[in-house]
Amino acid sequence: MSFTATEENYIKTIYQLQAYDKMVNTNSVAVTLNTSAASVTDMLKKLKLKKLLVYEKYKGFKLNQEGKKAALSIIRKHRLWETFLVNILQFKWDEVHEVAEQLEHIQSNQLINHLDDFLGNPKFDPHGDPIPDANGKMPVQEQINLTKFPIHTLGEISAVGSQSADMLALLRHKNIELGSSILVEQIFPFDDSIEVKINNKILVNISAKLAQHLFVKQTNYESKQC
Amino acid sequence: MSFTATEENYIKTIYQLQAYDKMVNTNSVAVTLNTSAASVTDMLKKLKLKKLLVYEKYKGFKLNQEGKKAALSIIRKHRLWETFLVNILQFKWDEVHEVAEQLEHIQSNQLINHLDDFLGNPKFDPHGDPIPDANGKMPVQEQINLTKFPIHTLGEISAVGSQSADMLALLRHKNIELGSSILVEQIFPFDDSIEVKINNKILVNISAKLAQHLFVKQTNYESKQC
DNA sequence: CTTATTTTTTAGATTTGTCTAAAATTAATT
DNA sequence: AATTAATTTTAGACAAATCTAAAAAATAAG
Repeated sequence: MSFTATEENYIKTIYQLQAYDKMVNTNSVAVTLNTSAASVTDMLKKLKLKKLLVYEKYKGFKLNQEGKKAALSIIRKHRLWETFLVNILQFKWDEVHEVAEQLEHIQSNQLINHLDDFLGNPKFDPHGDPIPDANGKMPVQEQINLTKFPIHTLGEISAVGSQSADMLALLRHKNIELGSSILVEQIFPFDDSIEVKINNKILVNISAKLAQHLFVKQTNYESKQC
Repeated sequence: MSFTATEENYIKTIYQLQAYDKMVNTNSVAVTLNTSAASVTDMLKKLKLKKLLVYEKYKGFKLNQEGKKAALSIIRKHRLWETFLVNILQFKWDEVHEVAEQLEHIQSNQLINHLDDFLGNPKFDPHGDPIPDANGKMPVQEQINLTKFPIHTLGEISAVGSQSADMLALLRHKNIELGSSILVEQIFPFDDSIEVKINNKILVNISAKLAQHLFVKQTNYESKQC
């Protein structure tokens, strides 16, 4: 079964919004896709007809097995392309999203599997997000990007996603190194900066840009979405 | 200025049909794109409105400077992607077209220029067709694929596009080698096979598949389309 | 437990690209 | 030159994806 680019965008958005298996509401999809609630309702009818989701009028909806499978295939493509753009074509992290949004809609299993092999079957994309395999299986995420790390949870720095001298200087200044324990105390929505406690002692503020390059390993935390 | 995928397909088709600067007719575009003449007329109005072509009702049409520039940009993308698919992702020559038709519509100058650099700024794609540079300049085509070589014209074998043992065995059997002179005597539309005279002596029949892998250098033959 | 508010759905319209069938124009043939 | 044939364009319709505005249902508030 194949889908239009628009259908795929809805499928991906619903998947991300339902997380485990929460019911999703019309408005949140409309806001995410920057469209009207009416358009979302129209598409829901279409996706229900294609048996991709559980949906009852006025009662919310969520993807079924078939829908999740479709979503994982799209996410796989998106993350493999992002990896290609950053690792091979030297894009910066913040430049890849728009292009990957286009590339993820190219229809060809052969293409995506060859790309996967060429990239060395990566398990995580440059943002640290797990890449589903050809069967839709997500690798267990041992480390997670600091921007997605839950608040008030103890973790430890497990990787830094850049080797730039400027970044390492900044980390040294903040007394952060591989293995440092980290605890998110507060998130400031204004600039997405994060206040964390390092090694259970010093409080430091981490900018959104820096946080994007830090990965944290957490204990007792199961991977989301299967 | 940017275009929809459909517009781009029309632009590319018209460019290929007008060759140097011949007038193109509605029906040939309809046949090439496998659509109706009425649809072509509709699109012509649209492209005229966008000032991409010279067009008078019932009198034929052709791309103007602006239209040709757009066409070359699409062809550049198509041929770079084909090069990527064959050289990097190990696609076979006959598997790339459909995927490249999709990839050529991705909108990002940064992407295509990075891809060009990554591939080493190739001048010709795996089919031997010239790749326009970022300014739309076509490299002069010294060699041309045998399938595109004019009939009753003397040339010489300048390259073979595959190193497969099976192919080299076949070439040896037919007494064809680099530097052999070649003259196309006849083309059989039924299976696209070609009858050629090698070294002005033996007549041999060359299958469409074999012809695709043979490149011929021609004297006194200017590159098409500028 | 009604009334007000928010959310969701329907109804009707619009745009893009397509189609078929009929009309208009050009080209070919007697 | 007049008629036939082929090509091209118009007219009207349709499907996909979208919108605005109004109606229907669910939720919240008094």
